[in-house]
Amino acid sequence: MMEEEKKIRFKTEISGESTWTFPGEAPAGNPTTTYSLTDRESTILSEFGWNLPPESDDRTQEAAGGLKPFALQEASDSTRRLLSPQNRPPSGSPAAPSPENPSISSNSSVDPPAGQPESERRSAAETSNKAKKKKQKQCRQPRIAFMTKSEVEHLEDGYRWRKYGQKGVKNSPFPRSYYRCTNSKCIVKKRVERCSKDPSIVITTYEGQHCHHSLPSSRGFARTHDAASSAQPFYFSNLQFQPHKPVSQPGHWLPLPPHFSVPPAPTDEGLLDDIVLRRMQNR
DNA sequence: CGGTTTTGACCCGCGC
DNA sequence: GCGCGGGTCAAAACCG
Repeated sequence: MMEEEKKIRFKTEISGESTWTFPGEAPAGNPTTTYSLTDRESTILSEFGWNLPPESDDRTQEAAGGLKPFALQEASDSTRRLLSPQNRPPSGSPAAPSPENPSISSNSSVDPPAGQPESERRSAAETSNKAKKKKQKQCRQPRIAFMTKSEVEHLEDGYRWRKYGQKGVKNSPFPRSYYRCTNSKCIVKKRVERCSKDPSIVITTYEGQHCHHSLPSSRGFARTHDAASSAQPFYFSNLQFQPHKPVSQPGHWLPLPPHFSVPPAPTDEGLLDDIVLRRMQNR
């Protein structure tokens, strides 16, 4: 198996600013933050579920086959605000509505008043939605994205997703799919598309923070689980996630956090269970 | 029957 | 102001 096939790129996108960073490569215009993460950045990643254990495991590193490290972009003030303790819901509990997070509040936009003609309901809903949407846009959730080599687009990540849209992408033969977390209280969204230049690469973008745990078992994912079985497992180094600690050297690898991992075979359910349990213990 | 996917229509921001 | 592209909605179809 080619090492190239396991390469992963990583991107953060905050307030519209984004940079893809290749393994071991400095983001343009921000070379000083390439190889280490600040506490803030670690916080961002942990908010996306990347609570990595501090220890490194040589056996896992071997199994990973030697991925190169990737880098993170410096997070902006808006992310710090979004992820600050007062704006963060307590772990495992639903997020509280806030001006920063208007869409978390009860789904009034999808509960139009009954007894009105469709057109009236729609226009009434539209006017109220406009303000909400505007607010939502103003306080856009931080995004995090990564590229993986995979035959399947929708990679198993431990959460359940409902597809709510698909669009063609300009200058790309491949469509982009839009998913929402099926948990009604969770506002996390995910975009999945194939790289137009390299169809074997899947670009997955997460937006928002889960306000609940991932599923304790993979049993509910039979379909995506099976579909994912042909995907390449992918990994990244955990060394970048040591706050203020520069990457010492490439070559120490850990598997991706469980809910982003691709099970090697459909029959490996127990393995996944183990991983997920470990992750939940970390919470 | 309930949950998910599909898909065309619609909205909105942005660049020209 | 207009057109384009990204993102979302929602009804219908599909599926287990």
